[in-house]
Amino acid sequence: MNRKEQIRVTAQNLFRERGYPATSMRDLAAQIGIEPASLYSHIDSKEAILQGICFEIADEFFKTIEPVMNANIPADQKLMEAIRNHVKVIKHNSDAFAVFLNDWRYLSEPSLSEFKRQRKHYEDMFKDIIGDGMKQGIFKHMNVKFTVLTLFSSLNWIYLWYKPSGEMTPMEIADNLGALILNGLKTK
Amino acid sequence: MNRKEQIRVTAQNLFRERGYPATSMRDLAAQIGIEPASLYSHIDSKEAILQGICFEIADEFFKTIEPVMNANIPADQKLMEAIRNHVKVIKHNSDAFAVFLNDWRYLSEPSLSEFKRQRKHYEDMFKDIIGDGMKQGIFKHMNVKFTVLTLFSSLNWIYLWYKPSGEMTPMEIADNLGALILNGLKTK
DNA sequence: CCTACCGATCGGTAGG
DNA sequence: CCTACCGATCGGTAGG
Repeated sequence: MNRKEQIRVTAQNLFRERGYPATSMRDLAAQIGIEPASLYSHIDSKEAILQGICFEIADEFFKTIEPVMNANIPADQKLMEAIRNHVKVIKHNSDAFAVFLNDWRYLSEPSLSEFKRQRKHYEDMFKDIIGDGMKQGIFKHMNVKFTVLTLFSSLNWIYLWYKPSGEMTPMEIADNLGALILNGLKTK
Repeated sequence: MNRKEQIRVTAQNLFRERGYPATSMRDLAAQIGIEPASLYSHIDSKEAILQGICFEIADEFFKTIEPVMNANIPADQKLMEAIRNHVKVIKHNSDAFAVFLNDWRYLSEPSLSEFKRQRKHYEDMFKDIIGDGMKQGIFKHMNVKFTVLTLFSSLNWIYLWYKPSGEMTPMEIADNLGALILNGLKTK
């Protein structure tokens, strides 16, 4: 891992713990063990680090959902696959994902608008799956936007739940979550 | 509304929009229309405002869940009632709730530990309802902690969804959310 | 990668 | 509630 990567990884961790605005470049430099001014040999600005984190996670999500969208399978299976892939991305990048989720709003224009555009695009793919499932009679007729937001809210808190040492593996988490959303908590 | 209340309400709004660390006392004073130094005639410190917000929302949650816990009704109805009351608190305090949810980590000790203790207590009541429902055969046997976290994650994103002008009333939101969690998305 | 430093901004106080 | 101000800290640059 070269210095630039080390700055990125260390920043992900600090931003996650303290939040972007509450993390100073001096904190970051101290954690790495260099002088604050030395950071700027490797990066352009504090915000450039944030941009790198946010857009890399966005890329990861797009890469993993593409094959699922192209697969020719029923909506419920498609949704399960999309959930599994989403959880996998969170699992493999939990610090970066926390920053992506909580600190994207500190991006400035034009990055901010581009970020929102990409996020909407990703959400729209989930809307398509769920909307298709409703048309096909596989899913109940509910407000699609509401259903997708509820799904994402469940998915996006997993970074808080998931610990490498935890009781459930990422696949168990995804399967449990999918089962809960698809079949509900009640028996019968 | 006296000046102290005005400071509180304005701070809730700014903290929600920008986050606690990214909101300055100068921002707050400017929004109100007084000099920054004048704030300190009414409040002790920036953090005292945050404490007021976080603990008041915690109180609201406790007040509304108490009668539900004491009610003698089946677990699924109890859960629906708890969800309805939770959504009601969010709806009536959406700015303050956003701060409660996102900025509690900026509390310093001993407030921080006290806050975590109270939050755990509230979550434990939901665990009790769900655990009881499983024992009674009303709910499927799943990991209780996981189920409660998924439920809260769905509940806590409603402040982003809910707009006074929106398509769904708070009660419709609560009913839809409860139905989704209890019965699932799939038909049959 | 460091030393030295910049102007801007921070939360908060003294005194009226 | 204001004027005037404090020491600390911020992101970042010049120059080597």
